[in-house]
Amino acid sequence: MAEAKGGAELLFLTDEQLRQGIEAMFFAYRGFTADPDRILETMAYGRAHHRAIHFVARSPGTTVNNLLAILGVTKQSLNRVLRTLVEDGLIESRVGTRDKRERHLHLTAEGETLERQLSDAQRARMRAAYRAAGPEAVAGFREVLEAMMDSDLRARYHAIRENGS
Amino acid sequence: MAEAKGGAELLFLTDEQLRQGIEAMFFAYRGFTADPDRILETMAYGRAHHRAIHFVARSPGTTVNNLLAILGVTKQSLNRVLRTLVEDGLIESRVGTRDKRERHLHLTAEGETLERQLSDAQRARMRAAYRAAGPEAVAGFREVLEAMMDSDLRARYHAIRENGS
DNA sequence: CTTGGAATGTCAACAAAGCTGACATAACCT
DNA sequence: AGGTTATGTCAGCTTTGTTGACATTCCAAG
Repeated sequence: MAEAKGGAELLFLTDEQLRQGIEAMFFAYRGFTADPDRILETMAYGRAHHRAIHFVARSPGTTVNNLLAILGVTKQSLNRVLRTLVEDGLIESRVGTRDKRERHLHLTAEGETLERQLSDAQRARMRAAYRAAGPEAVAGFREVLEAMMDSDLRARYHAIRENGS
Repeated sequence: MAEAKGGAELLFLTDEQLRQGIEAMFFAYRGFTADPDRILETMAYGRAHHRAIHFVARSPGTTVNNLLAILGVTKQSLNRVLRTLVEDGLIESRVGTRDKRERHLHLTAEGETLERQLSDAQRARMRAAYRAAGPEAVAGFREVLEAMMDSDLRARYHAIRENGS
């Protein structure tokens, strides 16, 4: 199968196949965010808060600047979200010891509770999809997603993975 | 390998693996929308217009109600987008012949030009990702995405596919 | 030790795109 | 004739993004 690739791919990559991939991505992303969204709308939070909580949970002690780069929003936009989370006692913002300009972000106990709730819901859907599709499909899924990322985000994605072991 | 599944999956589906899938989905979706977004921001349009244009292109003559169900937004929200597209001459809204309450949506020539531009950009990224990952990975990608959808959206996804043949 | 630039926070104003609620119109169906 | 459906529209609100301007803090280079 090593180089049956060329021919097989030319047949495979019709515009129709690509369109179906695009639509699958669109509909799947809706499912992907549906469960956390349902939980969040009962509180005063939205998807932006979820993203902040997720990546703070994932890389405890991360700086605001790092979070900005990961989320790809302006500091003003992130700050608004972060401020409410700090005020509500879900995230703690600690002044850096080495560089006191930096703020290092951590979840509080309460923040971890919400994080677990959101992430349990999202992982449950992901787990169900993985189970339904099987291990080989999952490997392919991951490969395609990674190839779809912009290279700077792919680097961040890998950096986070190394953190979380 | 038929039923090595059970054991392999239990090992596979750690929270860490699932988290990586979640993050991959997040970063990949950013890439997925990046190219059309870049094109759209030079005009007075956004991602919402892109979605409308895409699904009208995909199912010419579709009704407003059908589009509402696919996009999952309120009619007020869709109407704002659709109105600008009709005013700007990208979409034509034809009164139904059988049922005159319905409006059937079609792209104009100008609309098709923009659609092609957007969809070329998005397909190029999808094509590159597919090529990089290979045919088997693509099959897995599609399986996992489909399993991740809500069932009503999965049905719509299939309905569209039958249309486009 | 001073100063430039980096990291952060904050104010104000604005835009895109979602939402709810209310209401109008036309057309279809029973 | 009356109820339902499909669509459009007005008004107002929310979330989440944007720019621009400016203040503070503080590391690091000169």
